[in-house]
Amino acid sequence: MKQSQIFFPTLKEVPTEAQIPSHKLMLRAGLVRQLGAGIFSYLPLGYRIAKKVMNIIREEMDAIGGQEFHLPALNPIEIWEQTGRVEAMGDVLFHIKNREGLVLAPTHEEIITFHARQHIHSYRDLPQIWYQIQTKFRNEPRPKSGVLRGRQFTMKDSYSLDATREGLDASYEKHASAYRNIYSRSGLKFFVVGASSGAMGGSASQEFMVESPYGEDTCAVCDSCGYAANIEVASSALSAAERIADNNSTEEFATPGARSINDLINGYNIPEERCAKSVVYIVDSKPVLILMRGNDELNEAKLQSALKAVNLRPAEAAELLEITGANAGSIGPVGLKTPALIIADNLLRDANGMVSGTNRDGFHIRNIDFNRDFTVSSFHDLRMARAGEQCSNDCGNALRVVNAIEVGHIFKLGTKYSSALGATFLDENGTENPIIMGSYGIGVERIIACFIEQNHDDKGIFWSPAIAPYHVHILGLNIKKSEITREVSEKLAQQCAEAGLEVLYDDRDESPGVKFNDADLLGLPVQVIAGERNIKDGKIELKIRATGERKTVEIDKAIDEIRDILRI
RNA sequence: CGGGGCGUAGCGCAGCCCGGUUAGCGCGCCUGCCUUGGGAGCAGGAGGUCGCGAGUUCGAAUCUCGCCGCCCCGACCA
Repeated sequence: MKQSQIFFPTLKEVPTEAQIPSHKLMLRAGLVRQLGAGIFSYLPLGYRIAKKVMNIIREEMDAIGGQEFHLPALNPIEIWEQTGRVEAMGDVLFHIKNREGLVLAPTHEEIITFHARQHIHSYRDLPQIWYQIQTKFRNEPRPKSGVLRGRQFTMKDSYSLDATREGLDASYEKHASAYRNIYSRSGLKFFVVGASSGAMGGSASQEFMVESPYGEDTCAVCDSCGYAANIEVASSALSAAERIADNNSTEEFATPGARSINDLINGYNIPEERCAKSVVYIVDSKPVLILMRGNDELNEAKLQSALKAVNLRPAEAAELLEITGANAGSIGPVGLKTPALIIADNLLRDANGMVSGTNRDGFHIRNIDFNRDFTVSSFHDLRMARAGEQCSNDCGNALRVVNAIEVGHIFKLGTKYSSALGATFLDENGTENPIIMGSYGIGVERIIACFIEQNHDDKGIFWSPAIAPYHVHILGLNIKKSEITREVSEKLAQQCAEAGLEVLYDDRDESPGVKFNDADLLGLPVQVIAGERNIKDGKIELKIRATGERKTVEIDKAIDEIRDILRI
């Protein structure tokens, strides 16, 4: 393809709206243009990349028996009402204004289930894997970070339909493996985390994550053994507070002005591990006092799952006083004004010699024995794992806590949607059962943006051959003046094409500097620099974009050399 | 939805406080000359509802009010 003939508007300056590298480079390299907040047009080169990513996804989905659908974006609202998701999605769901009863599909569980209900009636019809690669609409309250969080985006969604739990497990595993292939083939460095099952009510769920400072999720990762978990469920290897020999009876002491654990540590010379921090939450309308060791931070997601709670929030100041008899800073498990459920972090199991508030402002109490002085109704892992703590897999490595971008999510749904919509089948015994479903998503734009985040420098992108818009960039230098350069460039372009390589040939009447910079910006894997001074010696220069490595080779050997570099 | 910032040529910005020539600058664009291995040079030129609407004023890019849009932080994110 001749560059002079394609629409490829590069930008020397960065539009102000772009903040993160992928967004800046996608705009500068002429891949996308923004139409509104969270709304992007794909320009020809950007769309070529998207199509390559979608094709990788398609191949891997087909390989596990997936069947591609094309589903409507316009959905009757009734079906969404039947599953309760009009309310659940709230403002995120786009409603059509001038046509009653239509919404824009933010995902397609309902529609898939609808078709399953129409036609799947027997266990003999199962299993099925149905997928689509299409535009989804979500009225994000705050679109951000370029294409990473948009109001309209492309998603591969697949749904597994199974007759048995074992069948679901198998479908889920197929997806897990397909997803690994998809990200690996795309060239992404990723990791997989177990996710909290959240409000969807399903069972297992895993997220495919890409580490990035711009990610909205936080994960703990171990570089040694590969452990990775969403911070909501991450744990680390810390030993519990050991019992100490002195086990005197409890004793109040005055701690004027001490309101934090650090005040106790610094002002009263109490070791951090002998401090028990108390926090009070209102969990499903009931007060719960939670004890954490030292300065450990309570992890609300863990609390929620430990108590199987629906709603929880920290108690307000007035409630604290009402429940405990004291204000924040002097609260503790002993001598509560009102009885409350008391739970504690695992690290405090059997602890003694502990210091905590005594529910009287300005006083604390020492020598608390968790087995003697009050009743802990249960112990749980409730603490937020921290960077630097040891990996809980016994590998001895320090955990890192990183931000990450979710590029995929696989989820065992169960029968939520099939039950709600009456999608049932008859099993071998003639018994009617709801179809057991799984749901599996991949954000296409996120793969592209994450790839750029991981593969760029200050000059531009470097694509992997698998998703590059073209494989080879031939830069014909001064071809207007140098007939021989033009001839060699064109011949090479033709030979590349004949060899099955996708070529972009920069035949523009631009100065070499402009071509070099545009080529580095777009970042095709291999640049062929055709300049007269090498061509006179029968040679041509190749540059590998990612490494900057250059080699001068015989013109005749260029194609082989390029194929070798690309390994295709 | 709360807080902050911004909106002037295709892009990046100045001008606005303190109202007053013909609204500037850089890049890009067009024409010509020249140049050609890392975003050249010279000369000439085109391009503007100063986000929109009201108001104040002899006079508004500039002051006031309302609205819209975009970006960032927070809340939210099946």
